[in-house]
Amino acid sequence: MPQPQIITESNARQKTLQWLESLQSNGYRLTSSRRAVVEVLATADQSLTAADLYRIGLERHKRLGLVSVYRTLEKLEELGLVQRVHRPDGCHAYISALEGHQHLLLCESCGRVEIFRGDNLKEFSRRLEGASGFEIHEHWLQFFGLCSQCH
Amino acid sequence: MPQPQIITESNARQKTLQWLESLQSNGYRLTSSRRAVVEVLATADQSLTAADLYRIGLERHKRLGLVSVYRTLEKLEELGLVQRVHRPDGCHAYISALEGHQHLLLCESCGRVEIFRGDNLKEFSRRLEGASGFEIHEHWLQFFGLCSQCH
DNA sequence: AGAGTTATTGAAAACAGTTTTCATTATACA
DNA sequence: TGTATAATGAAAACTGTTTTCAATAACTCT
Repeated sequence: MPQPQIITESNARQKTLQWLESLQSNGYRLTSSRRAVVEVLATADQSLTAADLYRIGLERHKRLGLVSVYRTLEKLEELGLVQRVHRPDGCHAYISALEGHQHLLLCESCGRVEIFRGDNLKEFSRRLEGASGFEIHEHWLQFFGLCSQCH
Repeated sequence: MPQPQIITESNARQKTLQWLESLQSNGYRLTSSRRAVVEVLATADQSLTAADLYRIGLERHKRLGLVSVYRTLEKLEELGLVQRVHRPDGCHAYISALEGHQHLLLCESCGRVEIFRGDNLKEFSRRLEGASGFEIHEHWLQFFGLCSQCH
């Protein structure tokens, strides 16, 4: 088992631009609502719910509607830029999908998310396939606890 | 990384009785509604939603109400007998919580669940705590795919 | 730049899943 | 068996999400 390696957000502004470009190059128009949602989520280091995004997004675009938040999230998810996070309470939150892979460390108190590498589940997954007869497509590895600022 | 080891359900009827006893010894009354929910969920090898349990439970107790399903699940969860499962689609399903530990293998098609042991995440978790500054409380390891009957 | 096309928007309504309310019923205990 | 009260189910209320639809704003073509 290799050493865990925390992945830090390098440049949030760059990510914002990438997402907007990606929306545009896929035929979607760039609107104030989409900009607001993208800017908030791409620069967040916490998982955010649709309601969170609406509340925060209103500060950037005061006519933002909750419906547009949902519709923007739908597109970002479809483009693979955003992924859903299932918190222990079961509620839907979103984070940027840096990696195809979902190895997450979530703060139970503030929702802060760290993404990391460093397990070795590929091999284990193959063995599990043999033992179970399943054809395994994906896995989730998520850790929950309190971040340094919350405890 | 040790060999994965599938945990099979040994005796579903025994589990049913244990759950009913546990409810009773915690001051809850044994009613037809609770019996129906417990019997269905304790003998299931799939994750079931509240609506599933209501539909199937009606066959055992034709006056069952959906509300009682929710209330029974609440109690079973509180007693640690049942745990929620988060499917990729985000919807809430329930399975019996054999282990304190949630190492699951879920079929994306039929919802069948296998529980297994055999990772070695304790050590990894400790290293991750050091690298991240988090105080880690729990982890989820879930694999998704198609079971042998579905592919 | 201006006009036209049409994707996108937000308000309201609809919808699905879950919880609360409350009068009635059924369980456990004396 | 009778009694106190926990538990029930129908209906209403609520929350989160999606759909509908007329108005608006973004891109395209000239």
